[in-house]
Amino acid sequence: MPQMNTTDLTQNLNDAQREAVCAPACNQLVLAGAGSGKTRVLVQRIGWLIQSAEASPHEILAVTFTNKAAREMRERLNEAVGGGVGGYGARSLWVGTFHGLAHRLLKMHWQEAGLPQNFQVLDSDDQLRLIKRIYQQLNIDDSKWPFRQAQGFINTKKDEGIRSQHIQDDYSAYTSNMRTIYAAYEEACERGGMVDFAELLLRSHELWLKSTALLQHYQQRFRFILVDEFQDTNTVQYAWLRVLAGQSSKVTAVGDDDQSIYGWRGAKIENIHKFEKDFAPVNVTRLEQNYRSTATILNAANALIANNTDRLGKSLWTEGEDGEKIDLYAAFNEQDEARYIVDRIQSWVNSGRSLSEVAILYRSNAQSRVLEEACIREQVAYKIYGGHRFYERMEIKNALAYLRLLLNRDDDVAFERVINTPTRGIGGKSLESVRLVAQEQGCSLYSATVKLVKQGVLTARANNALNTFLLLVEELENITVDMSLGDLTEYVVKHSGLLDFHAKEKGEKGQARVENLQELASACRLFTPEDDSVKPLREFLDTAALDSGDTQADEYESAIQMMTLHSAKGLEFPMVFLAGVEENLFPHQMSAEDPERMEEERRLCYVGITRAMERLVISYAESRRMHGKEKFNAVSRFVRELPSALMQEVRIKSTITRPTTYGKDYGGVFATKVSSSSNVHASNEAKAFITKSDEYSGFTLGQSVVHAKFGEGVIMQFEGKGARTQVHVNFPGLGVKRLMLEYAKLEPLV
DNA sequence: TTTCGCAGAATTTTT
DNA sequence: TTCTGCGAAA
Repeated sequence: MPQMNTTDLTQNLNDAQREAVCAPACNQLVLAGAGSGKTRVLVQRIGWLIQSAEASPHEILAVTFTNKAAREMRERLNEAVGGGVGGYGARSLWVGTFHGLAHRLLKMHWQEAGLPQNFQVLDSDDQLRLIKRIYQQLNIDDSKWPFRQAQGFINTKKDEGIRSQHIQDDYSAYTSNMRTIYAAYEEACERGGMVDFAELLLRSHELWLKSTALLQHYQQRFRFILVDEFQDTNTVQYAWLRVLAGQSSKVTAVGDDDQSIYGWRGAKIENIHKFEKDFAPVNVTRLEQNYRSTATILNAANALIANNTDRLGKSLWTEGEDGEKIDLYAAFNEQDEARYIVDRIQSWVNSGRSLSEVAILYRSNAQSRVLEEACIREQVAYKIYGGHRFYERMEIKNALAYLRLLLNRDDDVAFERVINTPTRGIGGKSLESVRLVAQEQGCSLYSATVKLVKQGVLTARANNALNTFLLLVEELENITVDMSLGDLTEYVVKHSGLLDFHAKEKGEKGQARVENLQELASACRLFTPEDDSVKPLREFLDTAALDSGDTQADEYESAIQMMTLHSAKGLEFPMVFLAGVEENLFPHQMSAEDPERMEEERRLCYVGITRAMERLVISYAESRRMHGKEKFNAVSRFVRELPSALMQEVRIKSTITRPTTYGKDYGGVFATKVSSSSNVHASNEAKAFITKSDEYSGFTLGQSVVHAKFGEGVIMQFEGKGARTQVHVNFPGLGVKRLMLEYAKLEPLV
C-alpha cells in the first residue's frame, strides 16, 4: 500500500485548514464557510490522525447527514488513506449518517435495545399510515386533529428525546389527545417490531444510557469522533454524541451556522454554541477563504447574511477575481421569467459552455413546472431533483410491502398496504373485522386474518377473498425461498399481481411504474449483501428504508439541473439562476411573521448565492400565477439587501432576445429571430413555435406590440385559446389592458 | 366494493 | 393549477 507522508497531506492546505487538520488531539469546532474546503479538511484530518499515529482507523467515527455525503467521504478516505488491507485502512473506520449508525448499533445489539431481531424501519409514509390506523382505533376525529399534526408532534417529541409518558399534562385537549395518540403509536410500533427514523436515534441514545457496559465499550473504541454539518444536529443527535464522547473522546464538529436551513426539521443551530461550552476546551478554527465563487458573488453573500443576528461571525473572501456582476431580471410574469432563463442558458451553451454547468434554484417545487415547460419548448435538456425518491414511490413501496410481509407476517403497515393492492375485493368492511380481532386478541393483522378465516364468520365472499390473500403470501414465500434476491423480487412483483395492476393505470403513469418495478428488480440483482448472518432480503429492505435511492442518478448526462434551494446545499455550479425571488415566495409567506424563520429564509438565500461559481442571475416576476390565481409580489427584501454596486439590472429590450413569429393564420411563415442568441437551435425553435403560434395566434409573451388606440405595449399574458384568446398588454403609463386578440388588431413591433 | 367527481388545501424534506 | 381525500353512485 502506498504510504503517503504527512507533508504530502498538508502541503496544499491554507493556514486555517492546516490548523484544523493538524491540531493535536482536542475537541475542535471548525466553522467552515461555503466553498471553503470543508470536506477536504474533514478527510485530511482523519488522514492526519492516522498517519501521525494519533489514532488507528478502528478508533475513528465519522458522522454525516446524508448517505451521499457518507459515500463521498468513504471514497475520499479510501483515496487518502487506502482501501483497508488487513483492517488498516478506511474500511475499519465507521462512516455513516446518524441514522445509519444508530441502525447499525440497534441491529448489533437488538436484545439490549429491546427490539426483535428483524425490526423494520418505517419511513415517514409508513409512519403516517400507522397513525391513520391509530386514529381509527381510538376513534379520533381527524378533521379536528389532522394526521400530519400528530405525526409532527410525535417526531418533534422524539427528536427532543421525549417519550409519551414524559409528556407533562397541561390539561389542554390538544396535549392529552396527542399524548394518547403518541402512546398508542409507540405501542403499535412495539408490537409490530417497527422503528421510525426518530426512534432509531432515540432508541440508540437510550441504549447508551441503559447499558453501561456497551457504552463504555464504544466510548473506549471511538477515541475520535468527527461530525459534518454540525449546525443540522437535533437534540437527540447532540445528546447521543455527547454521551458517546464521554470524558475522553475527542470530537471534531464541522459546520456553518449561516447554512442552517433545517430548523423546521428540528435542527438546533444552538448546538454549535452549546458545543463550545459542553466540550470545553474547544479549539475553534474559521475557514473563510473560499475556493468556489467570484469576489462579487461572495461580497453579495456576505452583505446579505450580515442582516442576520446571532451569528458566530464569518466573512468569506477569495484570492480570485471579481468576476461579472450579478444580473437581476424583472420578469413580467413567471412565463417570461422562464423564457428569459432558458434564453440565457442557450447563450451560455452557444458560448461554448456546457449545460451541466447550469443550475436553476427555486424556493418551492411548484415553480419547477413553468421552467420545465420552457425547457421542453426550447429543447434544452434538464433534470429535476426532488419530488418522489425512488424508494418512496407508490409502486416501489407496494412491492417492498410484499417483500416485508414475506419476512415478517406481523408487519401491520406492510399488511395494510397490500391487503387490497391490487384490488381483490377486500374493502373497509372486511378490514374492520380483521382490525377488531387484532385489537381484541392483541395480535397482528395477519394472524387476526388467519383466525378470522378459520372461524368462517364472515360472508363467504369476504372469507374467500381474505383466504386468497393469505394463500398468496404463503405461496410467494414457499416458491421464492431458494431464489436469489433479484429473482425473488421479480417473482413477487409479477405474481402478486402488482405488475399488471400498475401496468393498467392510465396515461404514461402506468408505463413509468412498470419501469420502476423493473428497476427495483435490477437494483436487487446489483445489491451486494455485506452481512451473511442475515438474509439478503432483510439487508436489502433495511438499506432501502434508510436510503432514498438517488444513487443511480445519471450524473454525467449533459443537462441543466433544477432543484429547490434546500436540495442545492453542498453543491456548486458555474452558472446559477435564482428564480422567483419575490416577497411571499422567497422569503416564503409562511415565514413572514416569525423573525427566526425569516433569518432561516435569509440563510437559504445565502446558500443559494454561494452555490454560484462564476455567474449568478437573480430573477423575479412582477406577476405570478400561484394556486391558480394571479399574484403581484414585490421584489424580495433579499434583493434589496444586496449591494447595488454588485448588481446589474438586465434591460428588457436591449439584452433579452425576443423571437417574433407569425402563425399559420398570418400566412404560415415562421420569421427568424430578431436577435441572434442561437443558430444551432434554430430548427428546434421553429418546431417549438408551431405549438406556440397555435396557442397564441402568432404572438408571444413579452413581445412588444402596437395598438391603434393605446400605442406601444408589451404582452404579459394570454388567456384562452383560438378565437376567444385574450391578451394582457401592458401599456406604459396606461397599465395592463385585457384585450380580445381577435378584435385588438395588434401589430408586432419589430 | 369500486370508481368517479368534487371540494379544499397548497414550503422546504438529509433519514 | 394540481393533488389529495372523502362521499355518492354504479
